[in-house]
Amino acid sequence: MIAPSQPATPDPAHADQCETRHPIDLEQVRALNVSVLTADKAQQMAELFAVLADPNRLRLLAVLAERELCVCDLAALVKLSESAVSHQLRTLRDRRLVRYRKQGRKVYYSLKDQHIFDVYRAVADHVDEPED
Amino acid sequence: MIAPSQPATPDPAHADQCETRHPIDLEQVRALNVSVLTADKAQQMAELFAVLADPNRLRLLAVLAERELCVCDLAALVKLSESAVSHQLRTLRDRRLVRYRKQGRKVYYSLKDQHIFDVYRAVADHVDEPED
DNA sequence: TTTATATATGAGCAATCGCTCATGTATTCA
DNA sequence: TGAATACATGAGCGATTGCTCATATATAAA
Repeated sequence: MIAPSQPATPDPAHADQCETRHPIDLEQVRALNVSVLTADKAQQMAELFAVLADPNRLRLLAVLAERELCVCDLAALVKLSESAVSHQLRTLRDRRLVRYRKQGRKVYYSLKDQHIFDVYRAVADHVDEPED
Repeated sequence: MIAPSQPATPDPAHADQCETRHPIDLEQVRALNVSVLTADKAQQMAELFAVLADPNRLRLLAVLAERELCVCDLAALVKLSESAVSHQLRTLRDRRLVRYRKQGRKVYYSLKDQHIFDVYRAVADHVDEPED
């Protein structure tokens, strides 16, 4: 899921053209950036956002926020095939956004990561605002 | 960017198998889901998350959070080609996450959408937490 | 045990993404 | 005016995504 971005051509020919006009400030910014957001952390964040970047997964999370549900019911609710839902649940499981428990031949899924659902809700509110 | 998810095969053969055991509750959940998260809104949210689902765009946003910067400087800071940065800035512009102003032949970009940057920060904090 | 149900998963395909490379367009400088 | 700089953009390629379809597994029902 999102291969770590290849370094492209290492330090493109560009080099020290336009940015050397104010080299000190830029070094400060780079220092801040590197410490606050390393390549590794950017990668982790991107992978988390990627899980939320699909309308069907968002719909699954939305119904799971209301109640625990089995795969079959989820498929009926979001109108997807059970296979498609199962695949989607796998990526939600892998990213630990949901938990599950088996009961008989059914598997009941529920929301696990409240932090991420807060993010969901923040964006849900955001897209409703007209101030675009 | 993220084509509206095709309805797949409309209402897969699945139909009324497992979910008809508790039809009333599921109708309630579906009603909630549809009103809270329509297909259209899920699509909008997914597109927003998709913008954040790339490590290089996150790095651009991170440095833009520190200060206004031109394309050339951004390229130097995130170590990408200016063309790649320009392409990325286009998607950030299209989604109104950044603003820009021209000054001579340079174009200075800055953060525009504070709400989305709050989301950025929430996820940045989240990935640092050990409680996984 | 045999059959059906509920879910998981691998292969594979069409669509999308993010880059490079080539090129176009302003703007500045000589 | 002509060359160089800063940026934008289209084409196109390799990688990734999200589905379907076929198939596997586990549990329940007959």
